[in-house]
Amino acid sequence: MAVDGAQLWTLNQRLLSVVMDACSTELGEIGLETKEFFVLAEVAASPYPAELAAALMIPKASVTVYVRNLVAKGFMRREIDDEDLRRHRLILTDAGEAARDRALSALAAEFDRRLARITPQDRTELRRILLEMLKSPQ
Amino acid sequence: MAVDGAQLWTLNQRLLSVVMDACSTELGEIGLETKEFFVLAEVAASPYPAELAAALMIPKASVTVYVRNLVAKGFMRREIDDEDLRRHRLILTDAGEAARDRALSALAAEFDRRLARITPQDRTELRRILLEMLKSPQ
DNA sequence: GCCAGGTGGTACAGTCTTGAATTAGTTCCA
DNA sequence: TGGAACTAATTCAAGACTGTACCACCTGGC
Repeated sequence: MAVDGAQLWTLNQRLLSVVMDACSTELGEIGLETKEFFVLAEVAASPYPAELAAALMIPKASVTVYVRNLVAKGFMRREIDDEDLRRHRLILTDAGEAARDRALSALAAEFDRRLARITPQDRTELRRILLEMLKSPQ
Repeated sequence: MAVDGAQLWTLNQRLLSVVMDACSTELGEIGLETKEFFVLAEVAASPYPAELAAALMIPKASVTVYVRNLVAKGFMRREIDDEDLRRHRLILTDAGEAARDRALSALAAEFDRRLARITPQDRTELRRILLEMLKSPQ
């Protein structure tokens, strides 16, 4: 059977929508908007606004907004970077780490609820396939 | 090896972003915004605004806007539904079908460029896994 | 040191999105 | 037939998003 790229793409798209949608209530209770969550979850790996924008593929101006909100909520703070005085190093507060972990758990739980339908081998398989497809075009 | 749901979710998320981003230029040449494309691609299966909103999980008000744009661009038209005079049946024009097919091809090409890195068996596998995970929670 | 060209982050204004209210049509029951 | 309750689609105003312009700072060459 031929596997159509567009069809797979649509399937995948829909899966993510459904999962995100199922979690949005819980995220709200934690005090996070969806977009803010992405930023919060990525900060540890990409601690500067410009890096966040690149990693999450969102405009720099949007990062400014989300970071402002997250700072206002007490989830992170800005510090001047010693290496480069233009940069703002973003640092998670304890509350921020807690919120991130709770949100990630909620998300993982929902995704796991779906992953649970497939075998452990399939999960490993899926991970391998996605990683392969994510590599930058050679 | 344990496979973490949150991690898989993030991988998947990123893959879709990358693919969509890679295609947005081409979509622009066809004359489609990203969001409009989703509507255009779904119209054949869900020919009423309310159905589109449900299928694509976007607000009805947004569907109204995208449909208005697509109509203005000559890609579809509205007709009163004979069965229920409240409903607007959406019909693709020839230009609309052509645009949809071109856009789907572009998207499939980009996705395929990545699918090509994995074996045909893996593709079938991926499709099966995604379908399983997409089923409504029992 | 000084300048030119470049990058990091933000502000603002215009655009896009969408919840709530609205209008139109349907259904059903008395 | 009349009206209450419902659904389809739209409008509109408020809020979210982001392209552009901007300022601060960095880097390299002179």
